[in-house]
Amino acid sequence: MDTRTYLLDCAETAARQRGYDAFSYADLAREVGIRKASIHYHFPLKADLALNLIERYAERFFAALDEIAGRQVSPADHLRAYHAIYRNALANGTQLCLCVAMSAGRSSLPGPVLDRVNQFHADSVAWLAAIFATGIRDGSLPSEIDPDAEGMATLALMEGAQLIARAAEDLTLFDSATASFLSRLNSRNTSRSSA
Amino acid sequence: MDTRTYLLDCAETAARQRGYDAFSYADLAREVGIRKASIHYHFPLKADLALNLIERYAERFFAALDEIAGRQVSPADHLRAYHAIYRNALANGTQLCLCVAMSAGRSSLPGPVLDRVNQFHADSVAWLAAIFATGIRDGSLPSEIDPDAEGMATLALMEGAQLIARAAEDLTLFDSATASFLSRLNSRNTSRSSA
DNA sequence: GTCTATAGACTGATAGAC
DNA sequence: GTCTATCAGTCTATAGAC
Repeated sequence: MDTRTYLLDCAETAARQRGYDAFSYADLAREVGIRKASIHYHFPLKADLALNLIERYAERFFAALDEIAGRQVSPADHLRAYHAIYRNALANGTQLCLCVAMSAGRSSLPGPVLDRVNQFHADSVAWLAAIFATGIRDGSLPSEIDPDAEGMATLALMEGAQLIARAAEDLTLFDSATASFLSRLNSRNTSRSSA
Repeated sequence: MDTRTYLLDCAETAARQRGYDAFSYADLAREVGIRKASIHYHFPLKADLALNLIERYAERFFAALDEIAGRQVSPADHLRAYHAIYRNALANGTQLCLCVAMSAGRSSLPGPVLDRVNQFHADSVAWLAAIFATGIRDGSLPSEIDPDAEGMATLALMEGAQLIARAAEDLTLFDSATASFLSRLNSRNTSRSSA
């Protein structure tokens, strides 16, 4: 693997485990096995590294969502797959989704990176809203819910559940926090006929 | 006001706006108007300050919850008041609940402080679960929900909604994320008779 | 591309005068 | 209780040799 990619991989893990400002070029150099001055060749400023990090992550993340959206399954199954992404990203309670990690350490984030984080949120809500809208249209989800609000609520639930589970390093807290979301998906498609 | 209290007030604001490791004794000294060495007289280690911070905050927070629980109103009203606390704590999208801020910067947190944060979460879930249990008992909330899971979900939703709203410094994102939670409270007490 | 060496600023923390 | 002065350690970042 080339050094640049290796640096991004290590930096991503560090940022997700400890936060953006809690890992340094010195840490990174030690782990990758080069000197910290050499990192500046690949990423002159730490802000460059951060921007590459979130952009690479968003690309990967939304590619996964595209793959999920393309599956010929119910909207509820799409949402279950979305849930699974956040659950897996937790890595047993040791690390957060990069976007959650960066939302958390907002203050020290370079402006463009913060913008990217907010766009990540907006894109996520748009994806979720589309799924909910489909579910309402085909009758598998109740029509009184608002797709946008439900999308925002789902994103907030996942981020909050990750935060709580990681604080205690206990994956079961994530499962507990999202249990009612999942069970609401089950009850819906058996409940009502049209309204 | 005595210096110690003033220090705690300024530190709390700083931690909630920028995070625990993003404010220094130098910042604090500048704001309070004493030298940073003097802060060490009141709080020898920054860990001492952090522990006092979270303990004072938890005391205030759960006193507010006690006051809410004592009101002679419906469980749904109790939950609406709980929601209002998190909404107000956001201060228009500029700062987080201290517990959310500390969950976020977990890595650099002294052990005892992290323990206190996790206890804060557990106590919150217990309080919420009791409210949900009451609502199920009196028939105002549907009986198929699990009080503990619903409590965890509610806490996660509030924390996640705060995180997203603060990232964009936009209170309306909090409102959007919690709208379906609130509307679920409305629909319940008019829907079913016993089951 | 990677290195050594260094700059300049900042961190939490301590010693000791007043 | 607050001060001055200082310490050792960390950080991001740069200059210039190889």
